[in-house]
Amino acid sequence: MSGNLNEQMDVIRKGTVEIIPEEDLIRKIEKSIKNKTPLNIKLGCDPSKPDLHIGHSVVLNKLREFQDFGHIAILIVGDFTGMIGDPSGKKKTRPQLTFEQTRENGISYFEQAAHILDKEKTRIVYNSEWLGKIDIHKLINILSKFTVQRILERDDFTKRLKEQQEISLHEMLYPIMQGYDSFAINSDVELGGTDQKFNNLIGRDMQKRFGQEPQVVILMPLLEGTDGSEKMSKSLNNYIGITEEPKEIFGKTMSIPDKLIYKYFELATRISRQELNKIKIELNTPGINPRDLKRRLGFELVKLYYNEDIANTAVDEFDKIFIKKENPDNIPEYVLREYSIKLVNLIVLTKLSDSNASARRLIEQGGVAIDGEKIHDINYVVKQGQEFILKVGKRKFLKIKSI
RNA sequence: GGGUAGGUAGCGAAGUGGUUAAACGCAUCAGACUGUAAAUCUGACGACUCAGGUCUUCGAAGGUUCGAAUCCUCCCCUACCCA
Repeated sequence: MSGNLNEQMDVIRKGTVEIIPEEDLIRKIEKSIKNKTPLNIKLGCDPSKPDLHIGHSVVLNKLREFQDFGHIAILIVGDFTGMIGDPSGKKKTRPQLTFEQTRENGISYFEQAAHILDKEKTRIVYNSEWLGKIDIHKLINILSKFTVQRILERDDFTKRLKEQQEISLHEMLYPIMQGYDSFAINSDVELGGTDQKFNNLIGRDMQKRFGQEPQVVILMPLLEGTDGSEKMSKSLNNYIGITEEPKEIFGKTMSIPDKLIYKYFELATRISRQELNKIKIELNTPGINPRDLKRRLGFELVKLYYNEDIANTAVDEFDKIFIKKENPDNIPEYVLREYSIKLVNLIVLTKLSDSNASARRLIEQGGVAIDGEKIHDINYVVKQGQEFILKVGKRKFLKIKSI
């Protein structure tokens, strides 16, 4: 255990939306320091196979801060619900997972999360371990401690009820099951995004009902994606994945709207409070180019998931392509075996575009260049023996060699 | 079981017999500009193309018609109401 109460609270408070209730957290930390016993910090994980992105990292970073003070992270894979599936979900198809799949996904989650978390202080558990053992008597016993009114308080239930959309019975059990997880692992603190408030509070209730000291609920903001408005998610394709290529992480970071710069610094990087303050001041200083702060942000993110050298390379590469408009250093090569080929076909062949029509469109719109010369002729033919750099769109480069 | 409203391109949403490959918005892509893949503006946005056209698409299958996303039949699916 390390860090006194004030140090711990100071770090933990950073970036949170709500700590419910803060007094309990103080009490728990005091007790933990006194008894030299770590707290159990719970985080629920998606049982389907998520590619973790920096939206997920918000909560994981917070978890890491707890670990750095010596506390234990407990990742709960919701495999029980994953194996039941969710046939009623009309929009999101949630396929039923097999036992093996849930284990694989759990491991995948853990491996990805290990980019952020301290492996030594992380436990991964599957909620089927206890939920699978609950028989109907036990279930009824659990359910009897909650009321329909209480469950219907959840925002989306209230809304759907009002809009006369269906709510299937088992959906109402999800908060209950999640809450029971807290009891099962004796959770001291549960982390989650603000959208998890209701579910996490049920965990508190559950523990109280079963005579356990209730967990503290810590809510983190939801991070908007690169589009600047919607919550970051893979399905909206506005995400920055933590296992993506350095240049992708950097490039995507450069594409976020300026207004999100500070939020990303605060929630997605691990820079200190003092640095954060400096950044805030710089952002409000007229004459400062936000691009440079964004560049710094991209650098920090790549450094976090790779290392400083790679981060520097990513920055240089970006400058080269977008500011100096030069070609990048490492361009993949493609060896052309045809005697001659229409440029349109070459673009499709090399998968730089999915159809002839769109390749043609790109040429027409001036998005294709050979050795820096824009090609406008749709019928342009590449002949054998030519060697050149093909640029398609803003950032697809390919070195074409023919033999 | 009965009734009602629906199922249209990645999403949302128009369109109720004929220049409709299908308005519009979002997303996406390209161009210009810039301070970056920000913002803004412009354009493109089913596929194939010998560039003249051709082919496939409006839940599925049949049918009516010179002609259907649009009319008819049957089937599948979704939501709500009544029982």
